[in-house]
Amino acid sequence: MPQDIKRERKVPLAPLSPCPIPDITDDELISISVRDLNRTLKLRGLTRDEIVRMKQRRRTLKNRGYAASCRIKRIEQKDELETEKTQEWHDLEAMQSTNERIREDTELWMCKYEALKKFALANKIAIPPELEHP
Amino acid sequence: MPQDIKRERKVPLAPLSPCPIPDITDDELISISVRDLNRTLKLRGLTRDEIVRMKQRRRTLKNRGYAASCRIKRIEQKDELETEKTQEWHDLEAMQSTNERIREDTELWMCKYEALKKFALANKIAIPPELEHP
DNA sequence: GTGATTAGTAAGCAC
DNA sequence: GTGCTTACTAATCAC
Repeated sequence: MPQDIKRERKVPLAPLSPCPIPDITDDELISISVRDLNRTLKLRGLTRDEIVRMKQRRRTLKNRGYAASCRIKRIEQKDELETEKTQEWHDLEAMQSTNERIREDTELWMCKYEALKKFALANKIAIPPELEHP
Repeated sequence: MPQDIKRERKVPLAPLSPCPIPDITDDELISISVRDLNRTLKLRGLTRDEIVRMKQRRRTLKNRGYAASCRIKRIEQKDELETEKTQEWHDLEAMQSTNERIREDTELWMCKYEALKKFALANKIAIPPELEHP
């Protein structure tokens, strides 16, 4: 799935509705405050229609950014999930090891107990019942 | 995040390039084979331009479907990841319990062993060193 | 109005 | 040509 590649745009974006103020870049258009934008538009004597177009252009440019961060967020969340899954898998493996170790410990103490009992039996030493089956 | 809601389209889709053959539904247009489509178009004597428009309409409708299944696939994969994570979490909890149980087992055998040793000491029974520190 | 999300469109790529 | 994926647009929702 070699689909995680950033796709290059070989055909330029269809120009938005033509920008009535050529000396305002798109970056400026989205960063400027509504207040300042309105002042600038009035100052240049744009028609109502041109103003509407500028507002729409601003909205579209902003939407473009929102969509991009939405996509980024999505893949970040996916990465996060996968990382957590891997971590839990490691945790599981570690606990499996611990488990094995404790199991061996049990075995060890049981053997020691049995050895003592065997010794008692061999030497005919009676063990109190409550010590035999605790 | 109440954003998992199917969004309703209140504004109808902008009509694609007008369909020169009104009696072919969109569903038919995407299901029909290329071969049959070409035959039909020729039969009706469509102009080259109309044929291109029909082909494009078909492509667009298909793309609409592809995009939908792509989105569905994406959320399915996400659900899958989350399910697996939950499962691993349960596994981890289960192993934690097992762990605890085995730990108690170890404790039990150790106590039994110590009890025997204490009994030996109380009754002045000498234990061979190899049984004392195995 | 802003930011996020969704369905749809077009372009790109792999087959 | 088909199917999938991506960037983008417009619509919609919540705030």
